[in-house]
This record gives sequence, structure tokens and C-alpha cells, in this order.
Amino acid sequence: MSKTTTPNTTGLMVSAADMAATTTLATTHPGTARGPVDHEVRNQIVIAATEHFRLYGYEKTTVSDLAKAIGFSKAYIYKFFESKQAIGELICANCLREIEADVRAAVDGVKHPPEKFRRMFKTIVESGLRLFFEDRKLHDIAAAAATEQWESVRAYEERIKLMLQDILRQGRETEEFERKTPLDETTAAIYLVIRPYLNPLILQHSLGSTDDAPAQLSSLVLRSLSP
Amino acid sequence: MSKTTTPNTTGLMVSAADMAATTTLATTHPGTARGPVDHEVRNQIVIAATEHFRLYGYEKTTVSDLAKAIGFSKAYIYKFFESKQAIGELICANCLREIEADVRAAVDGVKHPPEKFRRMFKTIVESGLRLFFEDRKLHDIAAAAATEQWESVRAYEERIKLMLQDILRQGRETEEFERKTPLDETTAAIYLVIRPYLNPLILQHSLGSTDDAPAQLSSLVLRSLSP
DNA sequence: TAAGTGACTATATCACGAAATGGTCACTCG
DNA sequence: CGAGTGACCATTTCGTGATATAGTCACTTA
Repeated sequence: MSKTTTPNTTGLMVSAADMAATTTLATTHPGTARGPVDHEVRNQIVIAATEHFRLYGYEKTTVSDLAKAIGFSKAYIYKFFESKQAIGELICANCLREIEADVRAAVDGVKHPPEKFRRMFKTIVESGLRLFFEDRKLHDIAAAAATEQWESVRAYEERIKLMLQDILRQGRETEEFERKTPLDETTAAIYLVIRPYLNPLILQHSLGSTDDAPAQLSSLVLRSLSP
Repeated sequence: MSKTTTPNTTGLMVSAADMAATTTLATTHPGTARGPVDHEVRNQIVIAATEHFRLYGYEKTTVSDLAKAIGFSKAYIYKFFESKQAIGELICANCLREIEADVRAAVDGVKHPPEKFRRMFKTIVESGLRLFFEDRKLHDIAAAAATEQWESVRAYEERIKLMLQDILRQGRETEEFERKTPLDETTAAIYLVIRPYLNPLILQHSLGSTDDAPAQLSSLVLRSLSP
């Protein structure tokens, strides 16, 4: 039958902060979006979803709830998002980006790579725990995202990995870190060390050691990096 | 008295059950046991439970099933175990002890502590995965045990930790490992590194990296230990 | 034509009575 | 007295029909 040849461009026109009246940024991954990526109503949906998910959780929020909140019909929402999960992914991605921003802020301006690494690790754990304890409902989304391997989580982990690699590279340049081991290998190994504290799903099982882990593991890693 | 030889049981005998019967299954933690710890019927229960749990899983095995298997009434089972979970804990503990034995065997006879550590890590992952893939039903018990923090898991982790500390101590003696960092600290940190691969619950979430993780992380750890 | 929706379907969730299960105890029997 | 149990209870689990939800589509309206 006649495919709905919606004349929109489902392409990836990623614009960071292009919204009129909000603080939430709605960067969208290709595939999760549908219809106009930059649209007032789309932003309203994101805002309503963020609030509802935070207050009542992902499961207990129905698409109709969101529709009611923005004063449109449920069907209209599907003009902007492919599925409820696509909305969840976006909110989840925003969460993770916030953590990432925390980490970047903590590392930024610090001179020595070793200290950078320490702060990176420390902040990852702190921000992860903050999400877990203070925004449990949103954390649950992130956990679900991790379980089901949503794109948002994969991308987040990839970005953190790159950030780590960057710090390592800097440390090699300043000769504070050893250079024998291939950079990729070092990155991969250290990433494996911090992963349990990055991934919301695993973090839940590491709550017993979150107090000491960042310091102890940072020290261990830095020892392994000594030239 | 001396070991009961477990003459025979109504029902099939699996090799693993054989093992369970002949090796120490009397090692019961206070609270999980009840009545005579060394008793023919008790062993029959353990054998039946091992088999049933393996085949049908912990949840789907009822205490009545076990009773039927050994030819006694359900009530009699409670003369030997405080609860169904107590039986589960014992079977779980046996599983974990088996893994521990694997690890000990892999490390035993190796001379250099660095190599010992490598093998320890490698075997932990391999045996954990073996349980996961080949005895999923039993793995599920271990996972449940980890979730609910059963004593058996705590004890297992503790034993592995001690094993690790022992290797580290040896390495310090042979001067292959650095000695500046306090032994406790080193042990704790390295333990945190291997924990995600030890704990059945976390291992599930690390399946993507089980191929390279042991080697990469061993190298990282050993670098951190270099004098 | 673009913005927007009511009505529809297939699947998932819920409520709730029925059946099953973990656990106890008074009791029998040798 | 000790080995062993049937009958019993409180709590879970299960099966099932009723309800709710995700998602679609033809359609209206300005």
C-alpha cells in the first residue's frame, strides 16, 4: 500500500541548543527520531517526559499521560517519536550527558593528567550515585537502557572511553605516564577497571565499595601508568 | 564419626552428585543447619537437591520433590535444614567451592607469583563462564545468592581475596612485586579489579569483555605491581 | 497541504479466586 | 526416646477473564 511519504528529513541534523524556551537539550540520535527534529511540540514532549519519568518512572508513565500533559492527542506524539522507548532513550541520553558534563567540569582546568584521572574516576562514581539515590526513577531508565543495550548507553560509554584516552595521551606527552604499552591497550584495560562504576546496572552491585573504590583503583591504575 | 559412604540412593546418581557426597558437604554454616550435620539422610537430601536444582532450577524444585526423591516425607527434610534456602545455600556453596578448587589447581605448582596471578584471574573467569553456560540453572542460584548476599557468596569472595593476598605476599618475598604500598591496600584494590568477574551477578553484565579482560587486566595489575 | 485526531487492534498488564508451596506441630510407632 | 509423618496454616504462585496500553491509520479541518 501507499507508504506514508512523509516529506520530513529523518536525517541527523544534530543541533545542540536550539530550543526556544527550555534548558533541556534535545539532541537526538538517528533512528529514535521521526518528523521534525526541531519543533516546539517535540520539545514540549521532551519536557513533559522528563518530568513524568522523574516523578512516576518510565513504566508508570503512559504515552497518553504525556499527550494529556502537552494538550495534544496521543497519536500526535508518534509524529515526533517512533516509540515510547525512543522518548525514554532521549531522556536517558540527557541524563548520561549530564553526568558526562559533570565529569568534564571536574577534569577541566586540572593540569596534571594523574590528577585528572583521579577526578574523572571520582566524579563518575559520585554522579552515578547521585543519580541512583536522588533520581532513582531516572536511574531505573538508565539501568534498563544498560540492560537492553540502548544506543544512548553505548554512546555514553564510548565518549567516556575517549575522554579517558585523551587523558592518557596527555599524560604520555608530559611524560608522567609510561609509553611502552600501546595506548589502545592501556585505554581498554583502564576502561575495564572503571566500567563497573560507569554502567548503572553494575554500579548497583558495587554500592558496597563506592566509598573507597575510586581512590584505591585510581592509585592502582596510576601505579600501573608510572614510567 | 568417619565419613558415611553413601551406599546408594533411590534415583539416578550423577557424577557431580557423587562428588558432593564424598567430598565435604558437611561444611555448613551455623544457621543453615539443623539436626545432625553428618547423617545419611542429610547427604541424600543434598544429592537430590544438587540434581534437581541442576536440572530444573531452584525455583521449580519443591521441597516435596526432594522429599519424594529420597523417599521420605517433606517434614523430615526440615529436621535437617532450616529452610529451602538453606539447602540452596549449601548447593551454591558447593558450586563456588568447585570454582575455587579450579583456581587453586590452576595456580598450584606455578612458581612465579606474576604467572600465578595471571592464571588465577584467567581461571576465575573461565570457571565462572563455564558455570554460566553449562550449568545455567546452578548459576542462577549463585546469582540469586549474590543478589541476596548469602553467606556462601560472602565466604567465597573472602577466600578468593585471601588467595590473592597470598600471591601478593609471595611476590613481595621474591621481590617480583613492589613493597611500598601497604599489602592490605594492594589486595583491596586488585580485588576490586577482579570482583566484576568473580561475582556471578556482575559477570552476567561483563560477558562482552570476558575474552580479553583477564589478559588485559592482569597486565595492568602486574604493571602496577612492578617494583 | 500541514496540523492534528478518534477509532481501532494486538499485546501487555491487572485483579482475583483457585491451586500449590514453604514451613510447623502434634502425633504415631517401634 | 528418636525416627518419621499426615494434617494443617499462611503466603505465593498461577490461570484467566477484564482492563489498559503501545502503536497505526484513515480521516477531518483550516
